Amino acid sequence: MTQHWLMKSEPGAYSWAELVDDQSTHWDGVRNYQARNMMRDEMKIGDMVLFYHSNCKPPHVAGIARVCKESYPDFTSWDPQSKYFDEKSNPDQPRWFMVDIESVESMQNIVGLPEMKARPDLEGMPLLARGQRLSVQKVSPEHFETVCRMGGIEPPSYS
DNA sequence: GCCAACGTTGGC
DNA sequence: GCCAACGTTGGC
Repeated sequence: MTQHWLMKSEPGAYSWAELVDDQSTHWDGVRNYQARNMMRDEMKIGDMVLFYHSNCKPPHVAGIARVCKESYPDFTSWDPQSKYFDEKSNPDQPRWFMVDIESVESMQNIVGLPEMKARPDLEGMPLLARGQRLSVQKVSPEHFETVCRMGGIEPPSYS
């Protein structure tokens, strides 16, 4: 059973273009317990991800990605050089976890937040809820497919 | 740059 | 365990 997610990144921090270039990346730097728990406990290889650019004009979904490695400790959390350093995390008792994702397909056209807000069939999508700040969110299969079609691509078929 | 919403921290 | 203060997120 394929699950669907939305993951946020600021383009200046790590962009969709960079993921396409890198092909895959480890999703480091999440320092929120709810988001961590979803990555650590629920995200499985093959799960599909809407890659969302936040803090830009307009905020938008830029492409779809796939989970290609299940949770493991976020090693940046015990690297004093890292901006994500957390003194309460260490290799013996890691506090933060991450997954790896790989790029799958770029949207033909980006799907802007205003467009999504205007769609009655996206009602209830967590991203559109007031005050929603979680950088990792669940997305229903229907909402995932709708966003794909809005972006001009066919939703991937699953076996 | 503003500010609303939310999470975390820490005093009590 | 409450809650005020503070920091961060992220749309606008």
